[in-house]
Amino acid sequence: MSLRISIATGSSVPIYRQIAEQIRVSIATGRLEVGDQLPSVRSLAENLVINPNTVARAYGDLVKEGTLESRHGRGAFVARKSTGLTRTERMRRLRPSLEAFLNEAISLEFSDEEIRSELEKELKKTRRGEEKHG
Amino acid sequence: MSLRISIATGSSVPIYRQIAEQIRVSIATGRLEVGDQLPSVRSLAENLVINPNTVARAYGDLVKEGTLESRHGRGAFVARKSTGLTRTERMRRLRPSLEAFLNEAISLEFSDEEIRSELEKELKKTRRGEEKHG
Amino acid sequence: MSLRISIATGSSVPIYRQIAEQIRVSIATGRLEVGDQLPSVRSLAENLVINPNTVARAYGDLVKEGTLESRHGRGAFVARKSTGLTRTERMRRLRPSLEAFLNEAISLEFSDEEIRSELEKELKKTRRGEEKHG
Amino acid sequence: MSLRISIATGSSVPIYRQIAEQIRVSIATGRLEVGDQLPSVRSLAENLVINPNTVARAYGDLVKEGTLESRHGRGAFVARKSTGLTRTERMRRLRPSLEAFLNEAISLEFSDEEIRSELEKELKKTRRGEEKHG
DNA sequence: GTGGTCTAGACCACG
DNA sequence: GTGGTCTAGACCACC
Repeated sequence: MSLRISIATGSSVPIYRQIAEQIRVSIATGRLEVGDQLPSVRSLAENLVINPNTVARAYGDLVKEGTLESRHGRGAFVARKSTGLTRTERMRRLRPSLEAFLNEAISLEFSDEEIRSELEKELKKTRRGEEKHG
Repeated sequence: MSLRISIATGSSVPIYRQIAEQIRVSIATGRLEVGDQLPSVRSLAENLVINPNTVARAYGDLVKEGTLESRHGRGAFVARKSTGLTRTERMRRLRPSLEAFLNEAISLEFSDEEIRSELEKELKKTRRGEEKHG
Repeated sequence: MSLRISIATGSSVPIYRQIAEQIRVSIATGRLEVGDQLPSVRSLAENLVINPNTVARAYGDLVKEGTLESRHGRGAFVARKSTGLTRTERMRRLRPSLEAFLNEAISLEFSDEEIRSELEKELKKTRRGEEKHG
Repeated sequence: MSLRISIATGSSVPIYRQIAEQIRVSIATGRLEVGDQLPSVRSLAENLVINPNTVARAYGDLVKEGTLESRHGRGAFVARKSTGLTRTERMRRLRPSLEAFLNEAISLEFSDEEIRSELEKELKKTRRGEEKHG
């Protein structure tokens, strides 16, 4: 099984967004490939012990943005890797989390050098997951 | 004036938290020092063109966590200098926003090089406002 | 009042999409301008005699795509005109409705010249709405 | 072979309707003539790599509306030539898909000129397949 | 079996 | 008052 989703019930970020984001990352890092089938709405909902509507919402959002393709009666599939957004738009979407991260780092009194080094460590850790798919 | 607060109305993070966070940053970076008085709830609310309740909520949270001290009838004052956390604790607190940032960047298909470069740009922009207290 | 939304309950296109699309068109044609406030979720739901969740879904989609900006506790506002999509992506999204239209026209035995003329008529009618805002 | 059907698996319009619509178009444009036999449900399903039930549903709908005639044990045949609708009725039927197309185009910020040019391109592409029966 | 939509109603957070 | 999320359950369409 190449998709493993975990939800943090305590988090302030809504469950459906957690799911969508983890699927997006799985695709961007290659753990999920174009054409791969996703677990059915109901089965994933059962696994995560949440309401099917919540999973459906996540899938629906990904379908709307073109990341997934849903074939009625058959299931949901990875449609493509690319986002279809302009560079400006991608930037605009990245900004909030970048600012949040930097604000947090600075208020925690991390130096520029420490921030860079933490970023590199996390980057290496994240990219490492791209190699093992299958 | 040593306090400069800006609010992003479009952001998903609530205004009262943006204010509280920026006050924390100002203290952590030395722009605000122990004993400094903060603007009154009403004047700050007027400046930012927001509801006084919102400012009051931010101040209240900071008082509750011990960052500010409220002297009845006189105003709010900076109570302590820094977070005083162990390095591992500071790391633990930083992790979530770093991961959120990286996940967002990767799912938006930014390359490692782009991520570094955006971080540097934002870092420069953020640090620029802190030159007053060395 | 510069926003008038009508829903076709018999249509196969879901209500929340009808609402979102009408708002998008209102913005693209200038009937709604950047900064304009939209009716509250609850009031619009009451007017249309549908469930508030359905309106919320439409607004939420528009917020996610960056068309609207929602200020918590204050309401929803028009955020911008531009879509932020690449030309390729805009093309990709246009194709289905163009193909559907042409298939329909051809199966109804309209000639090329008739198709062009009908398009021009409808185009004129639609663009005419752009002049009266306010 | 005078019937060529292609299905768009990603489309929101169900496969059985895509098939039915394309058969209608083939008849309206003369590619299929009264009395022509259609491929068997099984063979068409095999060609398109879909469920035979789906093809059966499409044929069934066309039989019900009188476009096809099903001769038990022998197959399905084209039953009549054209729609036989008045001009206003044909117009009335065309309107919805034209409006949907224009709304989509406008909300995607295509200019009038772009809309015309895309229509021409698609028109040329669509008509190209019809040369066999002049 | 699959996904898609809608309702009703609850609860939370923000201002 | 505002919007945001989630649940429960219903109904539909497709395959």
